[in-house]
Amino acid sequence: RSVLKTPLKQAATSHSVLTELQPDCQPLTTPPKPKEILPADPWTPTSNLKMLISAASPEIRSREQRRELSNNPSEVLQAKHCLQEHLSGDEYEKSQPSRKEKSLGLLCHKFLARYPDYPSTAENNYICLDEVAEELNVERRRIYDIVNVLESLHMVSRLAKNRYTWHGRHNLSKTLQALKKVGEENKYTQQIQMIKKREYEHEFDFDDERNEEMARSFGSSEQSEMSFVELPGMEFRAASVNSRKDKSLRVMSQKFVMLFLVSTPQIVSLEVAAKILIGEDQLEDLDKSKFKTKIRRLYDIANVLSSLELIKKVHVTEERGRKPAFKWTGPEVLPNIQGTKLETTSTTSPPPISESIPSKEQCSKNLFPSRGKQNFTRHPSLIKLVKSIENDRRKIQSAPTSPVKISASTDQNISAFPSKMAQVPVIAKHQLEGQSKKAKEMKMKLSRSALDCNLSSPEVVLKPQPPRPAAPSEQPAVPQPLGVCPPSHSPVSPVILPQTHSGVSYAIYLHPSPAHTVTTYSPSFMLQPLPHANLTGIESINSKVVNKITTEEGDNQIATDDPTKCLTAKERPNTKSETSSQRCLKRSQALQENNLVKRCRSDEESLDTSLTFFPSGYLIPLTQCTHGNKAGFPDEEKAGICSLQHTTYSSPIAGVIPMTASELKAVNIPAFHITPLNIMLSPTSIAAAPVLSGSSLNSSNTSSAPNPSSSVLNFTLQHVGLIPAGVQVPANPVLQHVPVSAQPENVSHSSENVNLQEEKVSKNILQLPDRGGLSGGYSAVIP
DNA sequence: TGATCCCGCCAACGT
DNA sequence: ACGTTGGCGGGATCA
Repeated sequence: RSVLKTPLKQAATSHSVLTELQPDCQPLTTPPKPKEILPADPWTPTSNLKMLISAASPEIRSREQRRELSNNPSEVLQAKHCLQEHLSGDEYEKSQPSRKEKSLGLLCHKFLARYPDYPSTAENNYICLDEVAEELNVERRRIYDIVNVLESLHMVSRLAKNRYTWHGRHNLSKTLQALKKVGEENKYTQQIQMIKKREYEHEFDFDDERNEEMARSFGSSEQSEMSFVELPGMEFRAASVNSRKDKSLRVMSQKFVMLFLVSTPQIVSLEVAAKILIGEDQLEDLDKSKFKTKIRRLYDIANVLSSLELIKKVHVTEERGRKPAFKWTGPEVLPNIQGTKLETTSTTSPPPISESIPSKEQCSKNLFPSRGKQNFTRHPSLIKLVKSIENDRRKIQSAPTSPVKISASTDQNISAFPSKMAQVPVIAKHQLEGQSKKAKEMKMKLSRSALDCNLSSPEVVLKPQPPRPAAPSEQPAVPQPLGVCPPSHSPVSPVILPQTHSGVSYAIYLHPSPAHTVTTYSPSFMLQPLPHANLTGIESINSKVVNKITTEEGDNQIATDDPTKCLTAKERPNTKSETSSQRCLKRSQALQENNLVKRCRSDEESLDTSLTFFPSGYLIPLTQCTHGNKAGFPDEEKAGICSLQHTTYSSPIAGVIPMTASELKAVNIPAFHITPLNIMLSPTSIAAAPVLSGSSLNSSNTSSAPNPSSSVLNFTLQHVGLIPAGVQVPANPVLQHVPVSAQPENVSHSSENVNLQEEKVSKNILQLPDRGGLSGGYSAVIP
């Protein structure tokens, strides 16, 4: 044990290197412990090698590291060859224990490398913290950091004392949905806007006033404290094991993720996140130290999320300067029916307490529902008490639904869903949907694709956006589970899809100003013609503030929030005179002809965006399988599709990847980018459009078939390091069913792999769809 | 410098 | 009493 605790110093052994190299791919279980005692020491060159290896993973970080390594390649090489001899090589020691090598992000990569994204049920994926810590040569403390955030995503769950169960990404989509939902319930979107607004308003008057205001607002908004969001099937056992102290990291991590999921340009600055998170707990004193601490934690979380490729670091440049921020690069989370169904299902079986309630409960416990301000002194004990009570209550409620806590079943449950779903009365679902807001269908979303910007800053684009590893692999996983888990336990997903979004079919629009999306937070999709005075005001305000988003590495500006810049050439003229809302209206009207409805959104960040839509036909609209209020699928079919649910994001990849820059060019995309005017096409039109029809498009979009053979895909992924070498991503049958899908990120990524430097065009293009844009990009359109 | 964030003390818990 | 978890924030690094 002592060893465990102080793993740090050891002499490096050569073989350790080897082990590191390969083992990564290996699925967990019991990793090789050959190296009984300290393997490589972090400081030695060996570490460099490791890093190199790890570099395979598509990440900024890795790149950076690579660079570093490159600096003293000789050393590395030497190390390679001669390592064994000079174990303790003092010389090397100093070489670089560089901080980066010890970074949480890197560590997390190593950690993740040990386990498959989609573990099969069969293998018992348990994680022994001690072992991991030892093997990775880190203090256990660090492992906790990683595990805690993974836990927040339900990628792992605590089994017992020193032990966790690895679930991989099986539960990810559900978790994200749940988080999104909770985030919506918490009005995070609004909070974010409020903060931004305030920031802008009083730039300087620090503290008190502002804080109080905030506090007030939060309190008034009835900001409920919510604690850990659990997935139905899964958490209980963990809960029992865990002390109820799930306090910070886990919860903070979830909240952080929620912020991304609810904000439109899925970009969240640390500052804002910290404020919201702080505000939430206790509005009390936003003293600086607290804020600072919060930020520190957020960095920790962000590092892990980055390793998971759920977010990526960017910079938002404002007048004031650059602010660190992160952009969501994870799968788009659609409110999904599946979730609804599932939930419904679960609800259904047991005595229906109240439909939504149970789920809600499960998702989050609301503590202190609306207490105005808390007293400054927080009584942890009370809080805890409350929480525990809530927790218990929740358990009870959920109990019937998710009777089993069997570990194994957990992951798999998901897969089980489909069958269940099928069984579930469709009706319920419809009802739900209908309630939601079907009536008003119109919503329009601006995509925040940064077309223009992209052009300006090509580099960014190239950046590898790691293709969603998850997606591809996910599907494969699905099948497995089915067999395994008894439907009975299937944890139904707690998530309820909010009615909030019910889009039926989506069209992707690109608009010139990349960064901004104007979003109005309106649950209902109706087009709201200016309902919000705020909106206008905000816009104006924002307009002042220019934001640029930059990728970390290059400082390349990825996108500019400042609409002005982007629009300048193009829409600028109109902008000032017309309010965005007005514009929306106009457009909407126009659209209506097409039967398109849109929902205007005001973006927190900047708003003026004119809405320019660009049918990204090539990129495609994705249909969401589930959604549809109107989706025409037969229930069964839906269910089936949904089962793939996670698929939502997966499908796109396949389709996209294949495209090459040249193809894109061929497509005439260029014309698009430039287009100053907003173009909006109905899906139909798109299809018709020659451009779109372009070979590339067709092939790619049509997701399924033609594209890159699965082999290619696998190859690519493997290369990129997204998936272990051995793993194959089967062509996804599902995809074919899926009408259309586009995943921006993937695109870019693929492009990178495929052809390298055609970028200008490709980059731009690729970027369009960008993940951030994705969610934002799609707008619901009605046929 | 400011942005990052490693490190590990030490308290809260569990057993 | 000891081990496990993990909040927390000083202060080292990095850019």
